[in-house]
Amino acid sequence: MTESTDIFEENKNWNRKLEKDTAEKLISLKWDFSPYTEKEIFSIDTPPPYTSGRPWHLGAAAQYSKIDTIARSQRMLGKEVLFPVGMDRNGIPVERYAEKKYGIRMRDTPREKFLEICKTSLDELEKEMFDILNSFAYSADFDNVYRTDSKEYRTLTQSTFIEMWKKGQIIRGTRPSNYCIDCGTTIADAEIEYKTIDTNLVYFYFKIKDSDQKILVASTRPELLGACSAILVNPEDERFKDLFNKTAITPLYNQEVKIIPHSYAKADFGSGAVMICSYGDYNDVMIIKELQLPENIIVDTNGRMKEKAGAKLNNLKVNEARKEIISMLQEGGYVEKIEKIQHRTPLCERSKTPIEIIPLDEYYLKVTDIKDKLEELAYQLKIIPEQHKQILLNWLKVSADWPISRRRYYGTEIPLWYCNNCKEPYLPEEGEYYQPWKDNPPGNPTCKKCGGKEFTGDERTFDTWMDSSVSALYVTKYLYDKNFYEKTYPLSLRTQGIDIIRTWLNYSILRCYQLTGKLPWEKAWIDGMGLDEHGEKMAKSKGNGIDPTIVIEKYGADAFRFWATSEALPGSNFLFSESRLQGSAKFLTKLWNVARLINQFGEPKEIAEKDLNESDKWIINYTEKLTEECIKGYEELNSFIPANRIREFIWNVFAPHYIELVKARAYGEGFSDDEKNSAIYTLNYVLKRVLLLMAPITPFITHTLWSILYKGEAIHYLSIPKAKEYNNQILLLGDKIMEFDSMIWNNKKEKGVSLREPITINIPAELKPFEKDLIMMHNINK
RNA sequence: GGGCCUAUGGUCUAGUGGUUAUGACGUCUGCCUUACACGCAGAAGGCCGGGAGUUCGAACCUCCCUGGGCCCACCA
Repeated sequence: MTESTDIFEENKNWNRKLEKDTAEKLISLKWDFSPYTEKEIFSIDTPPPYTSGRPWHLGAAAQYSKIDTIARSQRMLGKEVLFPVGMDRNGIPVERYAEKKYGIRMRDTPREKFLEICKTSLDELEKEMFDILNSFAYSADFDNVYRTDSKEYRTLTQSTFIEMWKKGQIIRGTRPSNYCIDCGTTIADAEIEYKTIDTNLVYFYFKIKDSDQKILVASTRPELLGACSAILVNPEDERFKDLFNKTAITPLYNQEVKIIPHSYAKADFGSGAVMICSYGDYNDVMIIKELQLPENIIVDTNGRMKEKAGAKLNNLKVNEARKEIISMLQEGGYVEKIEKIQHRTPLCERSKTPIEIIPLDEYYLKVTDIKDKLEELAYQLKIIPEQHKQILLNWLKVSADWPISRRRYYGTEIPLWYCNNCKEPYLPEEGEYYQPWKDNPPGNPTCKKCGGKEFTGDERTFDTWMDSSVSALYVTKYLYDKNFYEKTYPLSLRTQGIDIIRTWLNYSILRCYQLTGKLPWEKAWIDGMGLDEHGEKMAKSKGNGIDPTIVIEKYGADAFRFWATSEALPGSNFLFSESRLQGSAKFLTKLWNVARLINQFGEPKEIAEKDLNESDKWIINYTEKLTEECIKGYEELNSFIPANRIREFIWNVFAPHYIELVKARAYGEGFSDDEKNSAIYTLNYVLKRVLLLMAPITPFITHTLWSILYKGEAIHYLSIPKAKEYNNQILLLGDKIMEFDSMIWNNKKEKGVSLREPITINIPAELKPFEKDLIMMHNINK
């Protein structure tokens, strides 16, 4: 007994154990890439997943398995595929993970030590990510993993910054930032918590300029009155119709502010009129930006009122100033009433003090001056599916200069020093990795402006999108291998999710264009989101996230991959469904059993196509048509099509009709050796083709079956043959066969007899060529 | 709250102006027919989200509403 019959004897279904037996062999296959190939190059820029503590969602794993199918299918279409894998390791998530895990605070820990702790955490977490990728046989180049926090990667990020600084594309500006007065530092959005606390809503009057009218405004932050730059009222609000666009005078400060109709003001809240101050909350930030109102900052970074808040408020803390101004307003007779309300307030999650929004000096990457060009590039980029292009275009229209500096630790450092004497920035040369917070500028430079010798390093880091937005340049060795870069840039494809169009897609186009003058890729493949059983987004906060590891362990990696691919078109959202995953697993078992059957008949002899029986010619023509459709799907980066076509073919045509039609012949009952061989040859021909077509989607089962039945080289190193021309006439006849089969099955069903029961029936003249097979199949009396 | 996307039998999905509206999962009925009961065969199940319009004719085009999704913003 051969080894193959053993496996097939023991396993009547495709199962997790068989899959695990194959996994090691499959994962050990190497995927080298050479830019100097004769083949067409297909290069893919995939999202480096964030190496964070949260479990990787099933939606992400599904997306990566679809991306892997793209890479595998392009290889099997005969292309040389560059399929790198990276890990995004910069940024706040790991900082917060480390703080929580070790019970430390970033700003109370020596920076060097903190970075080390982060790095250790990342190394641990990264292993889990690789395990998940391997669990579904992600076929990227794992020998050359890139990490966004590596010296080489950060050198690239810094070099591109230096290059853009020299080109004048970096500018300075102020940016409203979350500031915790207690901690004395900016804090990230992620470090804010919201709490509903009691506060006073103060109703007070503004006078209208050149009139006896007044307008009643309600505010929880009256101390910011001196920073008021406008009053908003709802455009539908009849009470204020005659005040639209008039000028009001702020009490106490006597400054002129416009009354602007704007939908942000809600008629049913407070007095219906809201004052906009720099900055009471995020809405103020948004409105001031939108209406381009002047900024007037009256709170300093110690949380005390500035001098321009007025003599009485100067140097008071914010909450003291609030009390003081309320009594001042009351004394002046401006206050109508004070209402106790519950107010959802942003707090610093550590010190629990309300955050202030204070503008800080930051670096920006210029975007506004090349918006038109970016829009043109967006039109040039082929986006799959097309409808998602609109999301990018919409963002380009509203995009503003991009603030790129962050007051964080674990990130790529901003490579700048400042002269201790005159504050002039010192910019180092490209090509090195700099850590200005701990190192002196290289080569003891002198300040160009004042000749100073002493410098202080910038302590800030970049927004992490500054790193990830040049992944296309890193994987094509922009800085490190000119020849490689020339051969591979622009890349063929960017793959990513719909949720990061505004960030990763947008910023990548921007940065790569600024540096190379070109789009980074020909096409972008934008996938939808994985949702839970009820169609809701999986989120940690909802507790509905599903761990892909558990699903793969239960149903198998191939079942998972087949499900991910066949469930929805690329670009559409897809819902997790256990019963549908089960369905995928059943289909794989179906394929397994088709192979078990075919294996029994042994190896066929070669046979010329013209000598095949008619039934065999029919299914071979069908297979060529299937091949054509699948290849078209793969070429369009749409593996949904091959997955579903193959399933339909196997389950609705090949197994029930063709196999049943030729089974007797393959066993040799009442047929000549040539007729028998024709059937066995054809069964193998079709199975081989199906395995090749499915290999990109389900690498485990196809690898296993191929190595049992056809041995030789691993299936994943082979190519899908081009589809031969097929004869439509015989395909139409095939449809008649299937109709005839159903008719007989129905007939026997109605009589309540077994399908093996003999039947007396006329075979239609057009099906004469298949007569002998049909008689055996249905046990038709001659 | 703003912008954009989307809506097909119980669940999911194909289908872009004229089709008996595709297929899968699930359900029901009958069958262990020498590959498979994770199977085979058969059947039921849809006013193509609701409303209005364009058209000789709409699942398909337009508008409104409703549900869901993505991103942005989140109550002075």
